[in-house]
Amino acid sequence: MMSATARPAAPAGDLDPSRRNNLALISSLVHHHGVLSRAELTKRTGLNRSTVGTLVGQLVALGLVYESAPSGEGQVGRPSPDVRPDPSTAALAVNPEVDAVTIGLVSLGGQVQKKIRFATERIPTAREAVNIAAAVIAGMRSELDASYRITGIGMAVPGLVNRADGVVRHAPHLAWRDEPVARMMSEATGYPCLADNDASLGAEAELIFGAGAGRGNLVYLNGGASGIGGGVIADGALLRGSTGYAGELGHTFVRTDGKACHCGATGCLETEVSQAPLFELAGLEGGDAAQLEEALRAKDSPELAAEAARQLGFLGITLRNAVNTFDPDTIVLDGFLGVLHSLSPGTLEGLLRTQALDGAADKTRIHRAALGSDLMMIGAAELVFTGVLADPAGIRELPVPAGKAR
Amino acid sequence: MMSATARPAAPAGDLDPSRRNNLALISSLVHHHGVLSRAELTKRTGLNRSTVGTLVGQLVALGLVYESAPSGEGQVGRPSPDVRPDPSTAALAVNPEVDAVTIGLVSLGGQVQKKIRFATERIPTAREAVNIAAAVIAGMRSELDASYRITGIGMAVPGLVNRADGVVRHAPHLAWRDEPVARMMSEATGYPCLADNDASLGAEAELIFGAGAGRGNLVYLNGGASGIGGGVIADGALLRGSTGYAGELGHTFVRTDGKACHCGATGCLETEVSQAPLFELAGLEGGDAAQLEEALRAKDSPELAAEAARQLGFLGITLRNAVNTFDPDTIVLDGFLGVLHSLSPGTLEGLLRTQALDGAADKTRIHRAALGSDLMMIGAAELVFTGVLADPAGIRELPVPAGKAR
DNA sequence: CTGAATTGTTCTGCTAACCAACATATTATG
DNA sequence: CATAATATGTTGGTTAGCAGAACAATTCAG
Repeated sequence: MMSATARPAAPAGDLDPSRRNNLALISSLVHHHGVLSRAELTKRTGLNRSTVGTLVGQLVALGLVYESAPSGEGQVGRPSPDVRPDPSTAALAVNPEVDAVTIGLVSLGGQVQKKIRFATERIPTAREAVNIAAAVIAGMRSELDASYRITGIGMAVPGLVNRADGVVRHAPHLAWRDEPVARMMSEATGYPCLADNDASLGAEAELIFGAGAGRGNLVYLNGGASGIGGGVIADGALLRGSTGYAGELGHTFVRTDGKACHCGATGCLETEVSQAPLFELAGLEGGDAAQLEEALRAKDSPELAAEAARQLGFLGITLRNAVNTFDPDTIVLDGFLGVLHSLSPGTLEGLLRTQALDGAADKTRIHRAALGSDLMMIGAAELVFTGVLADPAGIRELPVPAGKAR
Repeated sequence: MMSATARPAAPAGDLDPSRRNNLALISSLVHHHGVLSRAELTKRTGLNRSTVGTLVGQLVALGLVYESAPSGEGQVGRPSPDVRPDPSTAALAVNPEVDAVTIGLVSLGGQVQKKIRFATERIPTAREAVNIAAAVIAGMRSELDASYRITGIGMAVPGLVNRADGVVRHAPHLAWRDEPVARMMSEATGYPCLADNDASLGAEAELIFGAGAGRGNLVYLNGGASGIGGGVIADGALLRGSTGYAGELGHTFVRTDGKACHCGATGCLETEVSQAPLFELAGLEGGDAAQLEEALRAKDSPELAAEAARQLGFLGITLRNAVNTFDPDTIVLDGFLGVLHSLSPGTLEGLLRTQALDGAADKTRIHRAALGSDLMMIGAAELVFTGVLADPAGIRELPVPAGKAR
């Protein structure tokens, strides 16, 4: 009998940390920029031409990028081939909301290939949301198997989510509590699944592909039917916190003796600033931010202006706090918060200039979200891509598409 | 004539990125833990025994660590030598305040070897502070040259500091504006100098050597004569922001229609919560936090209790915001904020439990600062050590002590 | 005193990056 | 249109640094 001497465990799985780093570096650059010539890659990475050559070759073999004919003209010298993210490598995105579950297919590079919004009669339970998503994904299955390599599913949930284990601690507007959605989703579909807070993912998406492209310090605030969500990118990385619940700016204190919030406190931003009174004053029964904006621009009532000003004041307090705590270069407002800002340009900037600390506010720019309705899909997919890009060689263990689409 | 073909530029200066990383990893571990056996180092780094051997050898040669006889007994097998930070490698720390300039000498490993508090008649200007520090350092010079290798000077300044260039943007209580203190200090002493916000450095010090040891998400709040400073460690790294001004929790909004703050806003924590009324009610003319605590414990007046409760309420609002935004595992209160908390244990925890979002507050622990009066010295020195530990081999260019002290 | 356990030490091999020389493709120039 | 200049891909050789194996050292258990 042979005694079981400890064997190397992993057959061949992983490579040198140095290689992994450099592969991650290059694939991330390509993913974030969309197109990058090999020459640009050598400049940005600081690596040797020959090294970049082998690395790109390896990434091509892994199906993460592909090289195409040089486009850059007007340059002296031998043209450098363009390196692009391979769109056949993709992730699925799931975003449950109070009135719908949206499922998307997002390619490496951030292209939303497909988006299906499944409207629900009533607020979906976690089980219902998972079942809906699983059914839609099952419907897409043959197409997915044929043309894509799916690296996983990302879920963007409006609530407190523990990114580490994918458990929704509490999603007040969905009335979910301690739901292990990632595991449920994974079991229902067979794909690995990760979950995180929707606004946090929105912040990441805007940072990489949207209004904050190229920046490193971004505060994202989204106002929707289910309150105000926040996500923060600090020094280039998403703020997570010890349990992954960081960034909940919707519950910033903005008013003494304010109304009670469902969170247990009083005077939260979310209770003072909401879209319901705006819709009412605009004479709308419901709808999205675009419809609200149109109605508000058309209507010219003093009550409406007063309400908007009131809300902007409270929003200003939150932004002032955020600027003092994070010193961001970019603030991105989405949903009806973006509408409020657009209708009264300069107001928030003015508040910040007078109220926030000296140095911090000067450089901060306030933008509206740039990615629109694709935002959540891109953010959720990014959750998956982040893992893939961190160790590109690890992708080998994933199922491969029968015939790649390009 | 020889054409000047591009030469390797740096003679030999830097090593492989991989080596640099591993050296940084090991030296940081030793610096943070104080003592670590080589065997433990191999476990923690995951590197091979032989590799750790060479790396430690290199660090010994660089004068950053030294090995001593094994202490760990009761273990089977060959004993592993202890690796400790070499205390002859040190940094100088400077902390200007409204009524004094404190200069310290801190060894690698965080030991404060010397601390000199130079009381000033009036608030020092930047020039005066630099001159005082330079004079004290000049006095120590022969000792420094004989026994230490000084890796630089770290300055902890109560105000907005741009860490990148060492310029104090605005220190309201010192009445400094746009003072390039790091450059001034460097020119006055010949040592390289870095500067940062005092509370940010306090947060780092508490994270590494104090109440937050081993944690990754920490909020530090210090209440002193010159207001309330804040520093935040998020996911293991100090929160800096785009210009380095992040973490100013002293200007969190806590009260509608509150008093006007010097920062331009109203209702800031710093205006509502201050030590002056506490000192007054305690019947003290001045003094430090310890004296205040003693007086408050002795005195049992309802006015004092009411004022303390009022201030704790506002502090609670700030902490609630901080918990919702950062989801920290540890909150550290220093100065009179620590006193307030100690006098009424459980109050802040109670406020958090009811007011902050579900998941976040449960795990958050509130502590008083553990490092006392050494905190600023350690934090400021850490500013220098961080750079040294990030590239241990770069230390070779620094002056070497004539005869090392151990 | 012997054996087991653990760790330091030495030597060898492999991986991956860099470098230099050469090949290639484009623009600029006359 | 030919040639020079420029920039970049490609190839082969060199080197740094880590892992692994074999061996030596040191301690504990009995």
